[in-house]
Amino acid sequence: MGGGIGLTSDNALVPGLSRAGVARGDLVGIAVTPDGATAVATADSGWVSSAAELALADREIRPRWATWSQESARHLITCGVCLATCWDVAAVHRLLFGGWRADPGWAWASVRGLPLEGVASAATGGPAAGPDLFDAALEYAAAGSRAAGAEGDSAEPVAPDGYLRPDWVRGGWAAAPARLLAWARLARETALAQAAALGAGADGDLGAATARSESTAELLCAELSAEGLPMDRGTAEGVLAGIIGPRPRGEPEAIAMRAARDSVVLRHAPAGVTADLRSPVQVRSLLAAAGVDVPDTRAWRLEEFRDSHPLVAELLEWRKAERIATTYGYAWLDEHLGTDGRLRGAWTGSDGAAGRMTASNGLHNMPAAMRQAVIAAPGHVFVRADLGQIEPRVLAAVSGDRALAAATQADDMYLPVAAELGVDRPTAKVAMIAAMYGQTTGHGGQAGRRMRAAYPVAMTYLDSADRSARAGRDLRTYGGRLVRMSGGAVSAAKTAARGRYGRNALIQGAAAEFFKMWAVTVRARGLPLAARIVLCLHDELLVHVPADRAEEAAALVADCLSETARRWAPAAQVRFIADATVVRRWSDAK
DNA sequence: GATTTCACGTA
DNA sequence: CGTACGTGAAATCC
Repeated sequence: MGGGIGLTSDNALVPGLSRAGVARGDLVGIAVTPDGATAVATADSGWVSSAAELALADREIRPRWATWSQESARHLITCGVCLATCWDVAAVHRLLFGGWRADPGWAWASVRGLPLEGVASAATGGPAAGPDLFDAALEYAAAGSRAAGAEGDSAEPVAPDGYLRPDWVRGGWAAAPARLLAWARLARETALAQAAALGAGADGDLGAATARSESTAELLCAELSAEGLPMDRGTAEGVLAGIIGPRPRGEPEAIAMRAARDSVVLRHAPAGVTADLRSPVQVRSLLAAAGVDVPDTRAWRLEEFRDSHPLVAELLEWRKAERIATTYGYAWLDEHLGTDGRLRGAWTGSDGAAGRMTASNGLHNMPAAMRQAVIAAPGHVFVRADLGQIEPRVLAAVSGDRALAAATQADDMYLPVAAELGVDRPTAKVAMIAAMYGQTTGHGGQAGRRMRAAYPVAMTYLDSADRSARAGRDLRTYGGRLVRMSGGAVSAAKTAARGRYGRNALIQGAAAEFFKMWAVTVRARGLPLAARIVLCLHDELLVHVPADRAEEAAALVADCLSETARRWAPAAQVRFIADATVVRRWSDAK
């Protein structure tokens, strides 16, 4: 580090990077302000540049941009710039160290091996740090050099004790060009330290490959958040009308319609008995008065009483409608469906536990009925592709079980498994799932014992995860994600739950890593087709593409799966499959 | 007012 | 046939 530092904003970035000897894939740190001012740091030089120039350098050279978090991509997208790849310090931090906190001060201290008690508390206490951080940055920018001058020795981001200075982490990095550049340089330095911590970090190493795909998944998440899911408002309102009635014209009418829906259920109540259907306690009393005695009122428990009293059936129907009305009703459409026909929510690249992607505003748990309103824009179609039997296939790969890998050659791998176990297909499937996720009832029976004999390597892998988790030992997924299990002794009842959590985390987590590698491959290869991923659903991709490129895009999704399988598990002879269909509306698939 | 519980949608 | 998540309303805590 060190050396000549240029601060001229008119320095052309592409020639600059070329002079610095930066080649494709080399790590270049960047820091981006909300308005798109971008500092760029190579090993021995740095500039402040614009988003547009960064886009040009991305196309011409394509370094791997080291960023602190998804926030950089969000700022660049508002300037119309999408980067090809990155190294996301927050994403790689979560991979390396687990947990959920990943702000710069925390990630820096973690990779430097500093005691974490010494890290200043996050500016706002979590991932919601976004908006407040922007505000802080803007305040600093407005204050100009006053901030740097008044704080004297805080001109450097790293304090003498080795931690990042809290004023920098809180937004001081955006106060002046020199600070922005130092922040970019530090992003690069942190990324390099993370790469070293991953081990060799050489190409071909799965840990590094996972770090890269988890990083680029953050770019995808920023794009998903900004671009949204195509949804036809008229169709969506039609679906709602069929379930909860037309849009009420005012609050009195809304209350009346609600009361009307309630009365359909309550007219089956015994004479003189009433209840607030939204209160589980009152519903339980109501059911008791009708002769239905249940410990709680969950749907699966009420299901067996559906025919014993008309009240139960009506209540279950009411619950469905009430769910739509409260969570996915007209208010939901008004709030999250833009005038451009896009449904938007915030996307995160990895949740706290196994590293799945998450989305807010109901994008991940939209009722199936609403899928018919997810309609491609004029002249466009969707390629909907979902991974088939992804979890048992992942188990075969991560455990290295040759016998199970052989079964994955079949389109339906439960058929050879069933033949091997000498049971029917449904029994084989239950035995497999019970093995992967642990069972609470019985001990698996004959099929379970035969699983153990037929696939000992896979079963040993799962047993080992279970044992470690119960003992409170941390786990690592196949791709290297740390799953934290530490935290004191727990009751015997909770021990079994931890075992199930552990084996599930290793399967679900590895599947999530595989899925993200597939998704970012589709994102990259789909660019020439103008194919855009608009939804990720754990094992399913929805790709929005011009209609005349549909078949190419469908073939590309399949090609990307083969490519991902080769990179992700080159030695395991495991076959991964995906079903891809071209549709105009989401509900038309499968 | 903030946190927990119940319930239910998705995979 | 288990796990995960996000959401909203009621219940409960402080």
